[in-house]
Amino acid sequence: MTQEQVARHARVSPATVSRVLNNTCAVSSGARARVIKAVEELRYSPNLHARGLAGGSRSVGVIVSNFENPFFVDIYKAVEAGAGIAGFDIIMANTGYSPERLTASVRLMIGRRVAGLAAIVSEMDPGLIAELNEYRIPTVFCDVGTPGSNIANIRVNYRRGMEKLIAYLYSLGHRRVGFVGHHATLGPINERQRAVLDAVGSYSDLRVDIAAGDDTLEGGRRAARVVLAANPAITAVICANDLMALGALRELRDRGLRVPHDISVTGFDNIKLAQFSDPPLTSVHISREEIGRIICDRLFGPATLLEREFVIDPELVLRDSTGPVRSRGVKNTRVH
Amino acid sequence: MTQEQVARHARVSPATVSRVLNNTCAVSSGARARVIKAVEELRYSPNLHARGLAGGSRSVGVIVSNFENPFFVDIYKAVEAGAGIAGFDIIMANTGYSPERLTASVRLMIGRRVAGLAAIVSEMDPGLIAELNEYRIPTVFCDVGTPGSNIANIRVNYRRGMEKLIAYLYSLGHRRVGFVGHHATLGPINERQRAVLDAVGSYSDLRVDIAAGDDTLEGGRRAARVVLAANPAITAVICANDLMALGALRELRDRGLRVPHDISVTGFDNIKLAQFSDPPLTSVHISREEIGRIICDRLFGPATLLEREFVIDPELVLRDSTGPVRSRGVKNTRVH
DNA sequence: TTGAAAGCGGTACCAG
DNA sequence: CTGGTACCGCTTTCAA
Repeated sequence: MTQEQVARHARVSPATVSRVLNNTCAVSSGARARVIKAVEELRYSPNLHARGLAGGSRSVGVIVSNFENPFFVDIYKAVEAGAGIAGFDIIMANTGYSPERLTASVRLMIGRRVAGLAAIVSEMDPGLIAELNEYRIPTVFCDVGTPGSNIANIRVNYRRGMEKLIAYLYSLGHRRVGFVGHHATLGPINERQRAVLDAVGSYSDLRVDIAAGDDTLEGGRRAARVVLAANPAITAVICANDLMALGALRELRDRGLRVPHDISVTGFDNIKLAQFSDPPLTSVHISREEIGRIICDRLFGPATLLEREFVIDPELVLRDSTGPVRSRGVKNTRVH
Repeated sequence: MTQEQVARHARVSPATVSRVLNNTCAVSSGARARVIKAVEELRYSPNLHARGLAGGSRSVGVIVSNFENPFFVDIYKAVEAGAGIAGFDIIMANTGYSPERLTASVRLMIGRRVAGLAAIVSEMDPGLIAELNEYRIPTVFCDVGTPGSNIANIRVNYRRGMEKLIAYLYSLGHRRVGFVGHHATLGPINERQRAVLDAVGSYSDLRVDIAAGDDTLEGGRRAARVVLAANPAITAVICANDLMALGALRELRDRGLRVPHDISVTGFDNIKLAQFSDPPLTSVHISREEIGRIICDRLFGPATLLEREFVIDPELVLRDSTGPVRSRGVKNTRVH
């Protein structure tokens, strides 16, 4: 079913069909009506490849690291909503933290000639930035970007967030903590882990043990197991994000450790699930709404705000998974 | 950057560039090398719109009802993996259970001339099937499809799953239960709720109260609140899926009810999270791997298996969120 | 207000 | 093995 067939059916020229479909310039109401009727009758659906070729596509790309983590889904949904009202459609890609897949996804987006691109990823491939600058596609990175002529970057101030978290734990008496991070954080970009190390470093009597796993429930559980094996004396487990914290929680429960009575646990991101776990997770809120808003502004708004960096300041959220340190002896008096 | 420019740079014709890029027929190694070099130097990225127009696109569409529910994400990932090895890329869409958005998404896919389509949705718009048949796009529906000349349908046997679940609860002594369903199930398609009603109907002394909410954690929590308000005497809460069950769990905890001691809770789908909640959820396993496999077979495999229905039989998974009914009196003796 | 026609950037067939 | 060329289906001037 092509535009031409519709045109013939409506006794007009293809150009007129195009005009009606795009609401561009004036078309006599008679012709318009005939076209609309023809479109319905023939169930005509314009070929978007052709449209994209001739016009220029009204779609933007969104690339995330891990769709299994609700944090990314939240951002995706925020962009989706913005795209909807701006009349864009979204092309989504998931990299699974693989730099190769990131590069492949970016290429795919470039190939589709997207009008804009948002990459909410932790991994990065050097050279990608250059490629993006080459194609002059308005882009918003999160964390891993370097502002460029047409590239904006959203930087989450993990450092600040971790400082708040560590200060809080320190005030509760914790002096030996474990960190459950991403495997991805073993690479060059590992902001969260570095933030923890730096924050811990500012307390002379605070020490941290580190383990890493995948960004999944299982990964969190396994990393918790590792960090506990390395040092059974830790009184708190700091997790790189909430999803992994949920996994850690499970590991602790299986070992008969009560949270926060015997050991404290913290998440990061403050996804919805953090409120629904038992106990609800103390976490650090990163506003997905704000990230989504920034992305939408830049991708769908007037092309004015170029080359800049946005900083997001995370907020500590206290819930029930953290508590004061108790002496080890007390632990054995528990009823359950 | 166009093919022609690359051709000029490599001192060959555009046709040869195309041949090199698609590995079609033979090209002298000299020319090939020059083309590859030119592509690299110019950072050439073929315009996929043009390619899709001239050739035919190698992409398939995947439409799901709710990306916030890991159930759908699991299926998406299964298809993503299959698409990767088959050399297809995926165009994803999320409907949020809106029939209008489903129609819009399908149109979008048709417009992109996808090679195949998988719609894992609970909502449906009559006429959509006809439209799909019109365009002869190989399609796989889940639940809501009607097998047609090029449409396959995967039917999850909710009835069987709910029967097992109800039989199990009945055997534990439950006689008054609540059902927490989707709002979406209030529409014409509400398999899970019907399955519950039918299963309950086969026991003369079993009664069920019903409430519905969104397919979210909050929705589950709210629906649980409603169903408990309607009948505080229920001894079990059957949830339409695990995500909602997690929400229900939270509501019960807030009320000081212990699961399963005071009240039992069941989920459905058996998503990963069901194993990580406290207590882990008794659920009914629906294999996303199997659904993903069927989709991949049909969309990426040889186009042989047409117009058929696949039935998935769910399996009961017992965990700790269900237990025998205790007399109401006992409830007050709880320590905590 | 409408139609004709020139691209948009590839693919694929055909001749050389 | 390679270049020329006719489309693919739509948008967008440019005239009429």
